[in-house]
Amino acid sequence: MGVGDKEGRRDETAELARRRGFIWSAFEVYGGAAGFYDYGPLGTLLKRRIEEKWRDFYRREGFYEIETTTIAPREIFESSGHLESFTDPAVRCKECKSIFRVDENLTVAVKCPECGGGLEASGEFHLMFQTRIGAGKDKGKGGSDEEAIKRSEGYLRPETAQGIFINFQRLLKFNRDKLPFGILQIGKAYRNEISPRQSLIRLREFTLAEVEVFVDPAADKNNHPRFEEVEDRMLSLVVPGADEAEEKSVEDAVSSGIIANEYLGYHIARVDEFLECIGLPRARLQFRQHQQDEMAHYAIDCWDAEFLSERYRWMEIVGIADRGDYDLSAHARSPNVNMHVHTESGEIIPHVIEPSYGIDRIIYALLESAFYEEQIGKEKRRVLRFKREIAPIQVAVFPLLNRDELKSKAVAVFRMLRDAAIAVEYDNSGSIGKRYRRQDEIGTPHCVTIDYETLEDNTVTVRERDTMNQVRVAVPELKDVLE
RNA sequence: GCGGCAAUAGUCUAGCGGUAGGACACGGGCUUCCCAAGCCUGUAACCCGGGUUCGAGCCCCGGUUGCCGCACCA
Repeated sequence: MGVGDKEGRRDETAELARRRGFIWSAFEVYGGAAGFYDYGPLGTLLKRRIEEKWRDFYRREGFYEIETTTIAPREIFESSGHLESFTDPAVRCKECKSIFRVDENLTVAVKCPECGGGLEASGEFHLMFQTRIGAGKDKGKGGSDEEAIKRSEGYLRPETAQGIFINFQRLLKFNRDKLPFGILQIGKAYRNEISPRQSLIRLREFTLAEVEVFVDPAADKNNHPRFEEVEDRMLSLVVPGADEAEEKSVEDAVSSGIIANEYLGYHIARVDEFLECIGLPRARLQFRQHQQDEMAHYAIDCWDAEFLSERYRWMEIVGIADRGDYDLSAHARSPNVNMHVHTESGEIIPHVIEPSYGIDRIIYALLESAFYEEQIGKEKRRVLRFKREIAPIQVAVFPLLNRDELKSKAVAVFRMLRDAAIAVEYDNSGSIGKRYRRQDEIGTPHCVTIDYETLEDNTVTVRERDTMNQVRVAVPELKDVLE
């Protein structure tokens, strides 16, 4: 935990992230727009490192990554159910201005349930961004103007998953008609949130990293070949109605029916493992099961990995859903769409297990949990304690003093490391202490300092971020020590 | 979307209806043999658009963004 009151610390994290080039709100010079953030140089490095870790993590599951479009024609979202569940007509009360979705229980004819005032139409909730594909009218295909306009409607994807589902048959062929198999996708998704707030927590444009695992419900769901690798892993689980998390092994949770099946349990455990491996403190993680009425239109069992933020309390960073055959069946209802797989037990529609990571929220969680303030003498030391592998800058190189003979040696060491593809910075400005502090603030795990002894015996000091300890290392061994 | 509050250098802030000031950060220089020391010096700001006024950073209106509450979060 950091030193100081929470109020102070909250602002410090966001302020540091902005000032040091991690993230800032988009379009600043034009006054900004809520729900959009840009990643600066260090934020982009951090994000790439997490994405690479993620790719590597799921590569080891034997999954392949694909990249599909971010815009899709209306039809896709009609089939997927998003159009219906994302864009309800809305009404607004003339008196109290409350907004309601129109459903069976509430039409324009009735009074405001809050205050009894009259209701007026208020457009629609378009949680999906709409756009037009092509010139608009398409009379060649016949039909009315209205139908032609409808055909030209496109939407920005609200999740990356649909791009995987609609390619199912090609992906199945790629996998030589065998189940199970998994497909990854990292990319932007868009939701036109009514009221985005909370920095990276609720964005209108954000990065999802999604895994869709297609399984044979009969053969696979309770028979994951690597379940034993994770079965003893302890998870913090919160079930509907419970106030607090309960520690349970994955095996216990599955065998007692808390987690719907072994396959889902396996992937929940892997999510937990991934979050730990990028450096989120396990004490601040839990898995919360959705209530029935809280689940998305596609899910049959769903768990959120939640991170305990000091500022926002428990927040969802990953959703792990058993989507059943919802998506493939939904698309299969369209003419000419076939989502069946021939197995030994006949024609089936596979089920989908889906871990879906909110990369921006994970980055927020990492920034917040890595931020520490320490009192060093009279000075405050601010440090981002990233795990070494995800730190944007791996090492900084300094000459102890700003003198030519030290500078030229320091630059030589700097270039050597840079040529070894290590993310390295050179700094000769200000006192040595000041340079250490600058690197602490952006989470650089090691600093290398060149002094007069270096000129004699070719050794340098390597200073470690968290302990501030120094060790003497020979330059040729530097690369190995840093890695 | 609604209501309340707010908006000044990169960051944090001071400011009277009449010359925008400080601290830190940053750049240049000096000093300095390992943790934001010191000295000199430089760059840098009134969210946007209207209005009132001889004159608006300050008052009024609208917008934008942020914070808090309500609603929303498939």
